[in-house]
Amino acid sequence: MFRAFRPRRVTTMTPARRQYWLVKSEPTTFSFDDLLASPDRTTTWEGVRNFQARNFMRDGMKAGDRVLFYHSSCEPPAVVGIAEVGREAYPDPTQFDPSSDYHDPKSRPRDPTWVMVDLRAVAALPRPVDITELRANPGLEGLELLRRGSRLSVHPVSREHFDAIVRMAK
DNA sequence: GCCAACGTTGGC
DNA sequence: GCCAACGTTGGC
Repeated sequence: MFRAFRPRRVTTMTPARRQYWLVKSEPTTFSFDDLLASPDRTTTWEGVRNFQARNFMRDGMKAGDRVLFYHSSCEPPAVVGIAEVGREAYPDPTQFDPSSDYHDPKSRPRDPTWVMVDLRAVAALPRPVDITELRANPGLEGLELLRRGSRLSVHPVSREHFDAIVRMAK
């Protein structure tokens, strides 16, 4: 059965206004392949429980923003794909679910502490760019991911750094 | 408000 | 498995 063609782009935002981000995920928990295999190649980005990361999602992430998808706690850690922000920040229901690993008993439904966004796969990189390569590129100086001791699982990336990483994958 | 203890992240 | 670097918690 045929379906009418629907444009895949979620926004008409021009590239000039777009912001860029990086999110980390442990591939054993949720990989970029998992994202590609998800319905409409989209997932909810639930489970962020760090205030700085939450603030970036809540205040910064806009539909159509581009997101580098990074695999952490694996060998080798690497940027593996590009996603985009679909739905902007809304309450993360897992904070109210006592059976969830992400349950937060202190959060009140009338004033939720934690939010999530929807992320949609744009494309896998032609090849992963691992962290040793990233560290070896002087053009990436200042990238939050590479800062000593950095653990932020959601953070902004400059357009220059984003483009440089995409170029490295070619 | 301070800060020590603790738990977690995540590269190595 | 190690441990540095964080963020959070809770006693005071």
